[in-house]
Amino acid sequence: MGVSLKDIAERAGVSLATVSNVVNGYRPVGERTRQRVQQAVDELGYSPNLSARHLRRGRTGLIALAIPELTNPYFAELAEIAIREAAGLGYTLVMENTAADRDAEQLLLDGSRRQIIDGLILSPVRVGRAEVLDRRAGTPLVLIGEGVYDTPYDHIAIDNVAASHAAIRHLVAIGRRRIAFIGAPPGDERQSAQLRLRGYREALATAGLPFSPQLVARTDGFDRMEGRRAMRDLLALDEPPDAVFGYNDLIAIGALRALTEAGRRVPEDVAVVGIDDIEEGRFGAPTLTTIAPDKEAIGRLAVRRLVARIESTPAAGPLTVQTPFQLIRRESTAARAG
Amino acid sequence: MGVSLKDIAERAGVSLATVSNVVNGYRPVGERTRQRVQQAVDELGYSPNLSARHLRRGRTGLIALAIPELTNPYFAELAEIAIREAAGLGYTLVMENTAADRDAEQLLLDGSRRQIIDGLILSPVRVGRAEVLDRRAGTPLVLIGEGVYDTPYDHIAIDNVAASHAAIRHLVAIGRRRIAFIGAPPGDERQSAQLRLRGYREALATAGLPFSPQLVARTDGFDRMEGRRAMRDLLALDEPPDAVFGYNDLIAIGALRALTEAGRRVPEDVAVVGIDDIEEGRFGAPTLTTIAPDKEAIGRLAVRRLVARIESTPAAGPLTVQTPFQLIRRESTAARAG
DNA sequence: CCGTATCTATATAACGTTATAGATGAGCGG
DNA sequence: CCGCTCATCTATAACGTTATATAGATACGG
Repeated sequence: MGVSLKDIAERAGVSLATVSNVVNGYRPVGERTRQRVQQAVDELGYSPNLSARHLRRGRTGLIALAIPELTNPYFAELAEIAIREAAGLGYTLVMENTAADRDAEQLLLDGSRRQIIDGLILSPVRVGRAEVLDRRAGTPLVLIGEGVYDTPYDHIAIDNVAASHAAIRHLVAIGRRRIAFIGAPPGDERQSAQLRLRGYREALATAGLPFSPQLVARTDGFDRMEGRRAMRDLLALDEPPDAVFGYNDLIAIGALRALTEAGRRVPEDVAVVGIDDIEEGRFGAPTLTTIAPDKEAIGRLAVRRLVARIESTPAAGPLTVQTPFQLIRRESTAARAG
Repeated sequence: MGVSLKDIAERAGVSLATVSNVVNGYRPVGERTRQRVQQAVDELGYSPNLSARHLRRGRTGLIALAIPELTNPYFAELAEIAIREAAGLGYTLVMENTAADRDAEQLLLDGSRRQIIDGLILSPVRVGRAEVLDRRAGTPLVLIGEGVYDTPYDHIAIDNVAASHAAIRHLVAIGRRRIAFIGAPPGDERQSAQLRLRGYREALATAGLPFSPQLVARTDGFDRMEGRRAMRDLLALDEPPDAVFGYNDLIAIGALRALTEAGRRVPEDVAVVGIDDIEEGRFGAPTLTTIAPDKEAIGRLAVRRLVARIESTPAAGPLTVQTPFQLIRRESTAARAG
């Protein structure tokens, strides 16, 4: 179908190998022949067949970014960054949607895509350290976002515990005393949720506030719907909270909606904080205070580490990076109504 | 690196071709040998090298979905559907982000990815009928969403004009008279915006309402930020509108925010309608009335048409499908405050 | 018991690329 | 004029798969 090296070689009157060298620049080629070849390439409109190239080279030039949900704006924003970075490094990024499903994550770890991708960036939700440790596939792997530490793989995430501390400190500073947490996981999965919950408890202790199990709302999933449901439950308590810290912005936005529906004022009656700094939070009523991870750093670093692993055989030891974050104050925790 | 057909063949004591036939099932293989081969496959953990397969077959098994912005939830939701459908048909979907850039769209049309994908689903923004008509690449193409009609390619979209009619009819029905439109494109690109604007004008005429150019706000982009900016401009008019129809939900959400900031009540002072039915609109304050396209139909149909084009040489004529839509009434246009 | 149809299984040639080893010719000191 | 180096270029063998043509059995009617 397409124009191949052979066509160019015939047109320019040289060998296949020479054309290949002109195209790739591996070995020096004489100036006269180079020009002749280049002209033929331009005239016939040649572009290399990637399947053939990759068959020969043993690489495909594709990397995968596996995330639990594409419709969570946090991941969409992250993906946009990663796609850009990958393109800059000569790779094409394929999105995989695990839908937060254990089997889907396990399959990816074990290399269901092995033959098509050179490496994988995974944001695990259901699989933990054990599954990561005894995975079969040899493809390079970079983990992002969750707290799967002490594995032989690079890992990039914010310091979940510290992020929680910052959020709770802020709520305490504006005078809140009954602070709830929404987004405790039902089982022992979703390590980042465990860590954020831990940070929440530690920060309460530091502030000299009591920990009340009633104020920890479990959710089945981490979306707006569950945030709303959990907030309704909290409002039904005898002593409802005067502040809420959500596992992420989507949960927090769901909570905001429940508060609006119940006629509570935010932040006067209840203050709300989330994590992720998705754009949506800047446009709601009220706007949402949040912990903003450095998405640019996470996305770019993950891709760069993965590509480094793919391209260098003498791999360095596993790297664990904690990316910076920032508290962004908005209306949902304004000291006085804004 | 990986296990190849040859390894299996040696282990099972048969030829390469036989293993291939067991794996693919093209030609019948005796029961005894089939089992022996299958066992070897299982023991060694064989999976075919896709680069080699695709080199031989001339296909890659990848299709691309090119959209203007991944961070627009509408496209994220659409992508999720398309990924699922593609996987079901044995294809892997690669996301391309055109960032609403003319060059990026043009390159994709002309086959910058030609060697890596079997087909392309494009949501064009900047390129029009002319560019689509004289594209170079022979890869199958399916267009979605925009109004690029009368091309030799399949095209799937909602009836933009009719969707506008429905929105305006609704606003008129709840008693609005000064209805603004936000999201007119600056130049002549973004055909869907032109069509939605046309529907707006036609519907005004049908309702016997005057068309006022002042009430048509141009935007540079179609996101929340621009929606807010445009709404501020409209509020500065001598006679501000009593209703706003946004090109999409993001624009409408930006407008809602501007109204909140300006202290206007929605829907009492100004009613707001969008298009897309993104989940965000169901959780804002107020919730957003919108025209809901059938995303499931668009995503699945686009993938199915593309795969049909890829797999069948005797292609049928180009198909233009208008997918159904539905008006969803929420608080932003409630007759009485909700 | 032989030709012939019917199954199975095999050998082999592509697909388009790149890496390796080798061929060619010019330039040059001896 | 020979042998040597250096700079170019080429022939060829992979990479792992599938499609085509063919060879070896087995069964069957005559």
